[in-house]
Amino acid sequence: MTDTNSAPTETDYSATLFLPQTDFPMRAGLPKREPDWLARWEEMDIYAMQREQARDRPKFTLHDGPPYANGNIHIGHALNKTVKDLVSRSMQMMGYNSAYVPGWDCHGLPIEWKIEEQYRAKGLDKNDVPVNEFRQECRTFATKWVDVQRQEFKRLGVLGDWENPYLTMSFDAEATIANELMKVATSGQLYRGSKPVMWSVVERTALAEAEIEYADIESDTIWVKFPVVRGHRDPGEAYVDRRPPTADEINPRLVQDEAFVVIWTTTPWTIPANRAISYSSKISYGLYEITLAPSENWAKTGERYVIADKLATEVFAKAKVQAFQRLDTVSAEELSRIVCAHPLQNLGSGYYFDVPLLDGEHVTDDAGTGFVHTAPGHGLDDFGIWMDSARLLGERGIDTKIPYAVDDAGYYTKDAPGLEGARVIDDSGKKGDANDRVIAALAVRGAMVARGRVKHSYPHSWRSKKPVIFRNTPQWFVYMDRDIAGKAGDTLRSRALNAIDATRFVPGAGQNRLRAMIADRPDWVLSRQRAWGVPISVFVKKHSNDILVDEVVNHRIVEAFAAEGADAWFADDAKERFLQDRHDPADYDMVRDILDVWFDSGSTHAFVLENKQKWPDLKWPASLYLEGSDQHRGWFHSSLLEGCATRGRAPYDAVLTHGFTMDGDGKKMSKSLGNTVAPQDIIKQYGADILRLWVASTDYWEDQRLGKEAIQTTVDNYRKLRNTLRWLLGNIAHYDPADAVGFADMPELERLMLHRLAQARCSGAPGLQ
RNA sequence: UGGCCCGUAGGCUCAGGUGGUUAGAGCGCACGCCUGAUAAGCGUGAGGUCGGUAGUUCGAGUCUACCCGGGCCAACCA
Repeated sequence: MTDTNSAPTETDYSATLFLPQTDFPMRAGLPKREPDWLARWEEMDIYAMQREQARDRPKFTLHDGPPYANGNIHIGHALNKTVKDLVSRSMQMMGYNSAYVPGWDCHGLPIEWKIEEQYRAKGLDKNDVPVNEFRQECRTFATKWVDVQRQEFKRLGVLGDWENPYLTMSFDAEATIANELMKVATSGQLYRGSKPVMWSVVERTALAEAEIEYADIESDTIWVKFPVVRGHRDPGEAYVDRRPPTADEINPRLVQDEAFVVIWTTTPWTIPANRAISYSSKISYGLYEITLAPSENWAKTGERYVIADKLATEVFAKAKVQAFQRLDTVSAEELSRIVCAHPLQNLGSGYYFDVPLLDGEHVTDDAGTGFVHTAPGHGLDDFGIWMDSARLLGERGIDTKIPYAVDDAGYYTKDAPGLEGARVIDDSGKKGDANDRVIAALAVRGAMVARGRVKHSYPHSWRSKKPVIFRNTPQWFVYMDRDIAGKAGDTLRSRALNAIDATRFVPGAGQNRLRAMIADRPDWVLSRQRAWGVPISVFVKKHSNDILVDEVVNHRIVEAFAAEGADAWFADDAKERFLQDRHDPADYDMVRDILDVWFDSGSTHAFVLENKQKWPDLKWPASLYLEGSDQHRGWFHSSLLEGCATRGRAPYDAVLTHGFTMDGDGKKMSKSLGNTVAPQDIIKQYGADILRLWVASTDYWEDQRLGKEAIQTTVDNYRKLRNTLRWLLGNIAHYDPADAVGFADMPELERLMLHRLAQARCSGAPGLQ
């Protein structure tokens, strides 16, 4: 037997066997081949084919939440869009007309910043450029990123109406958004109120928290005494009324003791705006008497101060007091009932009001006096406690209106009587004369205890590096608790809460989360002092807060926006153009603020789902909103309020949330930590299908981890899946229908397998709905 | 600080209705088999006391409280 003659005699068994046979390759080569597949599908226009094919089916509308058109997509976008694609395609396969119209959020601060940055690089200033020129640059910028992200999303394999997406900045969208706002205004839900914001005097602009940086600064500090008084005096009465309390007054002994409550502040200029003093029921306070002090001292022998026990020694040292004694304990309960006079009372014939004491969580006895001077227009804590107490204070006959004590240029207004024209900060960012004027006025009235200087961390503008102030400003709000159209109990809040109950949440916890937010939230602040957005397109009667309600004018505005975009509002002749023949332009002010971008995105249901010309395959309300869990505060929330305010219900039937993608160790991804995973890299190295398979195999209700290991696991799984398919294909290569075996003739084992397969199919499908 | 959510194999992804004997699966790993599905396929095995503590209970991964770790939201960031 030799090699040469053995081979021909061997039987070629391979010809007698049904060996697996297929040209389905074992290796996918996804990064190379995926682009070809996508190109082919695009050429076939599969999306249009689907619409055609599903024209008569019931509609399933997954309404796309718009990503912000700013920068490349990250893993969060990839996860979100992939899950949407899985849902949308599944519903199409399950017999619905599942159209998917992607969209983008285009207005807003981050894009403004980018353009401003470019300006600064060129030595330009935003304020020197006509607003519509600036807006045009923002528009161009957004357009560019819409195109980039569109390509990235398509590369992910997401099927949708990519040639006809929605944009919050398209003219028809801007027109609808403005129209939605005017609906809110017309139904009496819009009002002008006030709110303190971070304000840069140098730049004459409001700042977002992200635009603030902290730096050390040396400030004047003062200790000021507020006399405890009877309260409820008539204007013009004595500076300090200490007549004994009458029977119906609940004023305590501190009046007869002629006591003072002492506060400490690093911002003397906020004293004119003081409306309350905050204390803490967790701190122990005492009544102290000065037994020895220099004769010319601000703090005089015989005066009695209420101070936190822990800080008394320090305060008296600052006040150059030589000796003092503790007379008594002052309880929190007693503090809650007393009232002080304002230390500037009488200045400019003003400051005749009661200064109540409020129990505040933010008060500590680490520094100061244990009492916090509270100017609701000039501090976040101050504003918070004041608003929280507003109802009770109102019942006590105290006016809870917050004064506009400082104007946009940093000057005192008439709300700071006797000090008008003094300045907090000047144009170069330096301290103005306000502090000195206040201190002098306090000293004249004997209200000063001590003064000093302190170095501390203080907010500065990111851009100018100059100090900023917290300043009360007029803003536009939507009522949460006012009856709509005069129907008792039919408020925005009650509508929204009902709508939440009527909505299906997946997972269910989202319902509680959103309900808690709606139940607690204050009125919606709609106004922003910015340039890139849809204007609050209303007119206000001069010297009043009355909003012009005129359907003809509103119609003109909508028509103009639809034709020219919202830039029409900022054109030179806009006021005359919209009011002509109807109202005297001289009688009205035009609101120059723009809308919160959340109102834009909250209105997408109006300009997308209801636009039958552009997207006939969509329906209102949406079947589903599907976003990350952060959107409880964002898009789910704003869409809910907008829908309830204008249509009485949520614009969606169901809400599905997914978690966030963490790094391989379960830590959040961030550029600064360098632990981000870019979807572009995965696609380049492994292919979009690996990313999609990872998304499909993860439990997206919760946060997911994505690291090297998770990717490798997915690659391995993909290979197994692929080989299983290859084996199946190989095995049916020789299949001849004539050989088919009837179900009844199958062996029991085979029947069991087919039964199991059918079961698996049934159990999978409902899970998607 | 507050609201909501999450925490089960020495690596990863997850099962574990109304509390009940030795807590399951896949991937990975180790060892072995096969060599006409072969940059494949098959088998066997090791590995966890369930984030921590304290309770309730005859009995808790499963209930309660507190704590620790992580996440989302609490801002004119989206």
